[in-house]
Amino acid sequence: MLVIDKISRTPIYEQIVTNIEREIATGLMVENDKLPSVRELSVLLDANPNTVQKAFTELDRAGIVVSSPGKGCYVAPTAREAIRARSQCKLDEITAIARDLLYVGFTKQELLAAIERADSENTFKNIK
Amino acid sequence: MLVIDKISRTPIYEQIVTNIEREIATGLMVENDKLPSVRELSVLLDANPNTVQKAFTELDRAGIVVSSPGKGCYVAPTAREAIRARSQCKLDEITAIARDLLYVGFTKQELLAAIERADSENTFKNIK
Amino acid sequence: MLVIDKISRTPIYEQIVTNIEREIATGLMVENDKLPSVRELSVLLDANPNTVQKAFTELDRAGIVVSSPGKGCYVAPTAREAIRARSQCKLDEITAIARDLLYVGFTKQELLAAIERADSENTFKNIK
Amino acid sequence: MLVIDKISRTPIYEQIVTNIEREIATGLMVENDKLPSVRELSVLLDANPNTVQKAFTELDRAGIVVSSPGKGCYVAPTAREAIRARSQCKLDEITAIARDLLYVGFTKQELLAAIERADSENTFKNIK
DNA sequence: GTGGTCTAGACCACA
DNA sequence: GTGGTCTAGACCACA
Repeated sequence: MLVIDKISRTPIYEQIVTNIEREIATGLMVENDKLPSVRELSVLLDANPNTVQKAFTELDRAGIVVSSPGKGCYVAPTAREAIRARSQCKLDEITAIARDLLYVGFTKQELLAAIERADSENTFKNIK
Repeated sequence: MLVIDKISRTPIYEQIVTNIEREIATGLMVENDKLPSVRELSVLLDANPNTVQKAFTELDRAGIVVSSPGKGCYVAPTAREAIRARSQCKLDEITAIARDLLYVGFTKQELLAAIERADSENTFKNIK
Repeated sequence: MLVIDKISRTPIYEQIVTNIEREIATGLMVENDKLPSVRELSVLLDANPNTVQKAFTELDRAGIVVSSPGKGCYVAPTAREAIRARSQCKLDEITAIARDLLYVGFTKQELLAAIERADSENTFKNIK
Repeated sequence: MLVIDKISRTPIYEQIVTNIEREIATGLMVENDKLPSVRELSVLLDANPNTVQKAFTELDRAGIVVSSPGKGCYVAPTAREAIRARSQCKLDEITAIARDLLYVGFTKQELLAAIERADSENTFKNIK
């Protein structure tokens, strides 16, 4: 289910975070579900355990999972809200990029079309 | 005119590129205009000369400026098309981020609003 | 009676130790009382037997209980003094944390208030 | 100035964080001051660069420093408030420990004395 | 030079 | 078994 692009410029640990956020956001994982262990996931993704650990630490800090040493990592009760909060800044990022593009001669219509494109690809639309 | 945010997470050299693209896109600089020298700009922006050089190299590579060694850097005849081409991938970036946000529960309306926000801030609207 | 918070950052085995200390300190258990068996307690608390065993070993080592192999665990005659001795270092911990907080700009009043808060929540006040 | 206890149970990276918080809280470092580089500090403390890096990342995330790749780490404008916010939970910790100690037979006076002890050791009292 | 990421592999406390 | 910390050392983009 988790797909990692090792060549991508976005760090692997961040890709892992995003992937797990998706699993939760789309309802594939729900509150109190146990995440795979650091070691399992590192084998699964062929990534270093430290890298996976870093992703888990990030998720924990953000309140998306709770991890208890010796037990494992679980989807936090507050996961969905935490995910939404964490994503807020991505909205600002869109605004910033859009501003640049408008400066450079793109039309608002072209930008709105970019959003529409994302929306039409969104296969989980009906789940939410 | 050029504004650099040293704290921003987007690299300074990229901010310089974007700034110069804007100058050209908005008509403040036109074909064959001479850019400030690397040394001048590095003083003006209080930036490392290497950083400014990197921005110039990028602009040259993209066909936005032509630099003749020993003489300086000039706005290329093809600048405006080159800028538009270079910006194309930013559009894709918007689509990618939008897709993530939709996954996570944001609505299309919220994303469209982010574009509108950028548009309403766009003070150069009438120039283009 | 024993309450374990599985999410808490303080290790479960330590929570068990503290709980039993409380039982003894508040007089709910007295000298020579028999503790539940490791197996019983692990079922009761839904905790790993190893974890319960670790708590018992700690209590034994501290002289709070005496365990006779094959028979079980009993509140030691010296339990109350042993508990007090074991707790001494927690006092030092408070001093250490307090020092950090004072460094960082908290006032003595705020720290004293934290103690008062604990005192006012202390439902066993009259028992002791 | 920075003192690390390698044997202590509190992680080295956390000790580094606390040390830097102190430097800022006591006014030894002020807004926009440059922190030593990761490499410098790792040599100075005889700790691994990764460990120092982890401390810096934590400080950055908490809004206590801002780090820009290639430039260095600087005391953030919001540092002092961020430090205070981050310390809030330590106050709760004091309350929790105090509660345990009261259960076990310590008196409120003994706990208040622990605070007084910290206060009398606080050599920076007059700076703040 | 700077910080950021990643791998490889060890060791620890905890369950 | 689990997660958490740490070391050693590589490589990268950026300034």
